[in-house]
Amino acid sequence: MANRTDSSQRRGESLSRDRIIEASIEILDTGGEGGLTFRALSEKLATGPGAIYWHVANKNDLLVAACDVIVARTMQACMAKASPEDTIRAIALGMFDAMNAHPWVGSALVQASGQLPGVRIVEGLGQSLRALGVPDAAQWPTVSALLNYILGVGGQNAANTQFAIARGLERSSFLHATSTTWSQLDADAYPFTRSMAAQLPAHDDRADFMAGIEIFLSGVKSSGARSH
Amino acid sequence: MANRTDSSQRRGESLSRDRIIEASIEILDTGGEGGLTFRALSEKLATGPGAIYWHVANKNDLLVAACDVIVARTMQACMAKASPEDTIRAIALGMFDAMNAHPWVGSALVQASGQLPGVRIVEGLGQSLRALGVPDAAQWPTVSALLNYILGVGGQNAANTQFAIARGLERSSFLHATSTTWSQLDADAYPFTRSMAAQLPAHDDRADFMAGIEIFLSGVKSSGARSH
DNA sequence: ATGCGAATGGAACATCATTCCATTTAGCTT
DNA sequence: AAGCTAAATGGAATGATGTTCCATTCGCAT
Repeated sequence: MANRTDSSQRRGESLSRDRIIEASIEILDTGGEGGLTFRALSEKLATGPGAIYWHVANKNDLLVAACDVIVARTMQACMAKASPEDTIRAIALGMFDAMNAHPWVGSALVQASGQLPGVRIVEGLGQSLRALGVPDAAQWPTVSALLNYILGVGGQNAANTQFAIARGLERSSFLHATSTTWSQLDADAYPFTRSMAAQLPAHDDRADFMAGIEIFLSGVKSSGARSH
Repeated sequence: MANRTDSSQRRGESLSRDRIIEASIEILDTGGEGGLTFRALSEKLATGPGAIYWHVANKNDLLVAACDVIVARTMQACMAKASPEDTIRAIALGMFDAMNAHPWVGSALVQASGQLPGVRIVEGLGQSLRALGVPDAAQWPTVSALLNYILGVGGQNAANTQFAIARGLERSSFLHATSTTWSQLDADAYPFTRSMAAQLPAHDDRADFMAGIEIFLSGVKSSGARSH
């Protein structure tokens, strides 16, 4: 099931793990998380569901593999910027954009964080933090916090996108509906949320995300990293 | 379907939204996320699946409601500590412990962040940040970042717990297995992850989480919050 | 008493991941 | 070149799920 590198494929246009993953990504991108079914996949590949199971252990395995393709592609484009700080910014921004373009990646990553796709991100962040001069003892907690923040935002965006799709709403109408709900909350119990309602529809997710990264970097620098 | 406050319940031990939610929480706590099915629920309540749908719109509605019970209970215990900073710490720690005790809460919260359970957390964090002196324009991005971090960690923990349960592993064996996998990664491509493998089984999730909160608070203070 | 709507619960439906297995295919052996 | 073997295929069957449907039951107002 692993080494398909040696002998060429059997049939003229036979199945292969890569072809299956590629088709899965297309289905996930167009039909969302719920669109990926073994029936839809087997139809796209002109085969039966059983044949797919020869190359792929189960649906989760397939999701992780598809996710890894996106993550690997993203990380490759983000490594080795001008400074370690810029590399972290590039990784964060790259992952944000990737999870925005492929909303299913967010939830897939959360479910498979200890596995290869998550490790790729950990490695990229960890090397940069090390280069930033974060002390050894603080490296893991810091990487963990950064990763969790990135995955949290990604998961959130994915959930919002899926929620909007499920109700047939555009992103703007979804935000507008949430804003209206918030503005009707009890004034005594929810003063803060109410006051945020107005600016909700106009806010920029990407800018907010990067603001969080900057708070983080600022916190890392002010709590003991020696400059390099 | 909403106001059950007025007339008393019809039958001696009739169904009610609250009884359904209470039973759901028990099932979720003992059987995990996948344990909650309308069949298991109807068996526990000695009724049929159809009766439940009279009180509850669908499974997602049920999950959000169960989640809200936990979040409301947690937030009530965390508000109004000595200082705004301590309140934020209490909320973060309270939510971490709640999501640890009820791993399903993490994923439920991610799926329903704009709804009531998420709003409760936003409100608690927002009021505290306001009291901390965070400028108006920075309040929303900061709350959003904090919430996303908390939800990210929670979702992560939930996924790890479920992953371990699915394979019948204890938490320690799960960490040990991940540690072994990481230590066998390619030395050139993954130097950081490899070097973290050894300390993975012994690390303290809760301490790491709080370290992230401290980085955050440190970042918030060093980027423009005036002391109060 | 009696009628009516709220509430019930069991059966039925559609869909899904997954398993099973008879059949086909390609590469290797002789 | 012929035959054998294991890899690969694909369609049918399985079991479980969320959800809908509807005949029936219950309690309150009349």
